[in-house]
Amino acid sequence: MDEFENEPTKEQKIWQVVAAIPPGNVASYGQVAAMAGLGRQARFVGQALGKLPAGHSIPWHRVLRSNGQIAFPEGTETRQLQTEKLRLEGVEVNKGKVSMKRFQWQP
DNA sequence: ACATTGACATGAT
DNA sequence: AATCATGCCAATG
Repeated sequence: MDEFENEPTKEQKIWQVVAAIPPGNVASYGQVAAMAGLGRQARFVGQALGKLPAGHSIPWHRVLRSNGQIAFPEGTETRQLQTEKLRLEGVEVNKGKVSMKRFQWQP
């Protein structure tokens, strides 16, 4: 019954937070986790983003590691795609790394 | 119910 | 700067 009352699941919260990151800015997994009220579940953030359905409008590419590095290994298309998207938004990416000092999102 | 995995973080070496 | 080890917590097998 009330199963249809979708309470905001953790994933939904994560998506919400990620969606709130303005273009040209980035956030770390840990930051997103903390903002979604998940505490230190930085890892779960990645998992949640991995479960994103097709056709989502979530700017997952704005989420990086705490050190500004992209979470994917080199040679993967996902990483390349993320890099490109970030550059298109004006974020400088060098060797899969972003200058956090400049682009980290501060609410 | 237990073991393993994971788009991480942080501190030590 | 790079690598290793430990912590975290949920999902999955």
